Amino acid sequence: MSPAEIIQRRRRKEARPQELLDAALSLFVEKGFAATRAEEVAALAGVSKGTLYLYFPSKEELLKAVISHFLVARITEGAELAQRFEGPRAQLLRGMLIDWWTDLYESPASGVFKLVITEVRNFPEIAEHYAREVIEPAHQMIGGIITQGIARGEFRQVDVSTAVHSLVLPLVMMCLHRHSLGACPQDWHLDPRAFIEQHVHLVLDGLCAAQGASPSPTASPTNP
Amino acid sequence: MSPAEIIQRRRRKEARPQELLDAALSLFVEKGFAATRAEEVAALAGVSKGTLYLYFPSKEELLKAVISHFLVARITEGAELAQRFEGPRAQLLRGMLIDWWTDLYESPASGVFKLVITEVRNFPEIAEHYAREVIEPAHQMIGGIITQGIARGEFRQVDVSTAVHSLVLPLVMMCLHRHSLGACPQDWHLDPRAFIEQHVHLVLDGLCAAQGASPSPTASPTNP
Amino acid sequence: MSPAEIIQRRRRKEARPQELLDAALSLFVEKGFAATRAEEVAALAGVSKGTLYLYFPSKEELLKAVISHFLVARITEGAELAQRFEGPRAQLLRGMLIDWWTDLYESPASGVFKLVITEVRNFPEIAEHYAREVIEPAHQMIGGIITQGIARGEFRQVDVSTAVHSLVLPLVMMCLHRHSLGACPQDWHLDPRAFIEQHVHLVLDGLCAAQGASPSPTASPTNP
Amino acid sequence: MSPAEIIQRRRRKEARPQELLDAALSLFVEKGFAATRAEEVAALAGVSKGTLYLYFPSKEELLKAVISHFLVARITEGAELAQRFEGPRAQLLRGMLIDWWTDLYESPASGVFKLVITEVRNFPEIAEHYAREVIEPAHQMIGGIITQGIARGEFRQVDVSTAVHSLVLPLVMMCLHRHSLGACPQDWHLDPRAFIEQHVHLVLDGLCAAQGASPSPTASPTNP
DNA sequence: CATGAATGAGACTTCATTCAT
DNA sequence: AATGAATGAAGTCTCATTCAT
Repeated sequence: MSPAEIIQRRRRKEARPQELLDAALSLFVEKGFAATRAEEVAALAGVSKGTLYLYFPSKEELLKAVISHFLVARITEGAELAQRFEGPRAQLLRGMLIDWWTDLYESPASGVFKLVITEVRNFPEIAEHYAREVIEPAHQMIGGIITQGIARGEFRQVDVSTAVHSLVLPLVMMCLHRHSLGACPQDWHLDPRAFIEQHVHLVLDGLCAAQGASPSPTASPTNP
Repeated sequence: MSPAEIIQRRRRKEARPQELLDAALSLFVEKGFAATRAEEVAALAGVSKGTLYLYFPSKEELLKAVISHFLVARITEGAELAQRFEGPRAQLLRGMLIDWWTDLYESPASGVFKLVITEVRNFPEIAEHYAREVIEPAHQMIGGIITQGIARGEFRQVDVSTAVHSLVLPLVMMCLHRHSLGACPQDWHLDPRAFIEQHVHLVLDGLCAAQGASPSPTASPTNP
Repeated sequence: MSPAEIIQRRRRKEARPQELLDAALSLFVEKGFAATRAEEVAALAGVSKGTLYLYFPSKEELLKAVISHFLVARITEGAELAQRFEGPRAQLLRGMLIDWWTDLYESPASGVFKLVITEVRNFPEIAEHYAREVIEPAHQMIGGIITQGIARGEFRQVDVSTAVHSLVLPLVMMCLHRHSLGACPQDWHLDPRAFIEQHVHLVLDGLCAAQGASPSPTASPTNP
Repeated sequence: MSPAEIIQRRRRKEARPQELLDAALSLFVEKGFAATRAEEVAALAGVSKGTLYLYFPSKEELLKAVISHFLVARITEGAELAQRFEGPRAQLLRGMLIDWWTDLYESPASGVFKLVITEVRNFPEIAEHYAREVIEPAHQMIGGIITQGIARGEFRQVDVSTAVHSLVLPLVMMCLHRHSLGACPQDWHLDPRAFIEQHVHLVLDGLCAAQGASPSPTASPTNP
């Protein structure tokens, strides 16, 4: 047996879980967990049905592994990036939300949002994990930047949590859209990067505006 | 059979499709289409398995009927409401997005967003219908108000489509959240109405601000 | 719909569980539980795979039902028979073990012994049920007769439990044999009724013999 | 590789088949052939799945080897023992059935009875082999002793074949019991050696009794 | 010789749908 | 119109067996 062959074999064996996770992510996001057959996942990963079960004890465990796997690394990476930047908070926010998020949007990992939305109620263990490992740190990261901006006088004294959601939720929606309507042929394909940029600027305008120019919040046409 | 019973029976018979649609919406949103059994829908509607098939030719047609049914009426109702209001566009926007949307958020119809996100890729006919009957008119309605506001000098000259998305996508996300993580016990239950109000104000601040005070959009920490 | 058809349909539905139990007993005894496919059972009962699962929640539950079902009625029936008989205990024993047991031997119920022997260790719940519902009452019944016989002076003062086993175990073995080697073509088909009669007489001879004529139990050729 | 290691390895290699047979006997008897996985057998023998197939071409052949292997040596050994003994036939019988059988009962080989009962109908080749190599010689051996005893005037003129069965079948049942109900925790653990002794004495009492004291065989309570 | 990764036929079980009542 | 027993295609998972190392 040649060393090359050993390496070849060993590399395949070690690469299997990742290949299966990639295949599973792709199919679960496209068709949903229940509508994806285990054999399809195996086939997309280039192995047989049985091999899938050598690496994951059940389809459900595969789902949990997929959800655990793809976002965590990106989140910590983003948090480190934020830590290192010293300039104005508005500029940092723009960097995080535009560059870092655009990367995420374009990677398969963006499908995890759809997967979580779709499957949490069927697999409640997912909720806790996702809240702790993804939402919590991401919220801390963005919220921390805004809090710093307020402290430095860059931003108005807004409700931090709301501001985080206003900034981030449209971006999450973009990810969901990418893997639902956005994947349908007749879609009007809006440019994600352009939208992200403009959205971030629009909300930052709201954050930075020195004088709260908006009218009183209580008046409304249907509730006079 | 007394006349009262005849009326009772006739009324039930006429109400059947609605009861089945309600039951189907509830279960499809909670568990997903594929993971919901036809018999469960029938049971929740208080009829037997066979009866479901008297009113809908298949589970898939039931899904399509659910998606068609719940949002259309609300959209046209909202559009009429908007048409009648004469005051400032900012005030109208607030009214639409706060009162009208909060109603929607709290009704079971809000689950349709999750259903569409989840199922479009498996049933492409849904995409076309949803785009034409829901997204299009809703976007027209909000976009029209913003365009009027710009024309009247109330709003800055922003990209209308982006502004619509920035306003609406977080609200859609709230609906998705309500039927996914928000339905899990360990969730941190943020107050939807409060968030909606603050979000709309924040973005309107960005829209109304006379001078674009935000820094140059090209500088970013990771893309110097 | 004709009344006859209703009855026909209703009768079939009510008869299903029994038909399935009969089929399952036959196949489980012949091939063993693990080697019998659920679909075979259904086919032998004249229904489809799915129908089996309308009546039994799993193959394992079907096994338990089979074991519970077939012996209990016979045991109580035998106990009643014994209760009613007034004559000599030796004659009663002969009646029970020859007539009643020959019936059992020739019925499919005799297969349950093989099934229990084979499957108790895989399904421990079976053990308790079988011990309580079958062994216990049957042992009581035979043991009671012998005890009475000793009290009346018909039998020698032997160990009752051993006598019960000496009488009954060969008969159980006959049942096992019938469904194992006895079912193989090359078997030497000994006549079960003849053997049962002679065996019962032989052991009764041991029981009745007025004087213990057998040599001392401690001497043996390999253990001097 | 040191000479010691070579010897060690060679010894292991030669011992493999026996180790695999031991492991297979143990598991097949406990769980049944169909419910035992080949890998379990290998693991219990301390080798890998693949190694099993170096020594036995299939799981089925392993079963046949197990059944062939364990009883034959004991039978011939017993037959030789019987040949050498010169004393009274009753004493010889007691020796054979008590000492020799108790040994067998306590060894793993006793499980073969269960295995045969369980599997003959699925693997008919087993029947012929078992009848020729086990039943036939054992029956000859015990039957021969009884025939000699009758010839010598030690025993009454009974049906030899029945007497053999009456003596032996309870002992076989004891072996079956040991590996089925007897292995369940809630069992009433009767003492096998005590039972065997008493049973042999009881039946020998029937054999030796000078006068057939038992009542006429035709009268029975249910068949008057 | 020995290993254990890989395969794929096959078993159990579910569930959308039909149809006799 | 309503029911629910019956069906059988299809999906998940197991495991005997092979073969490259």
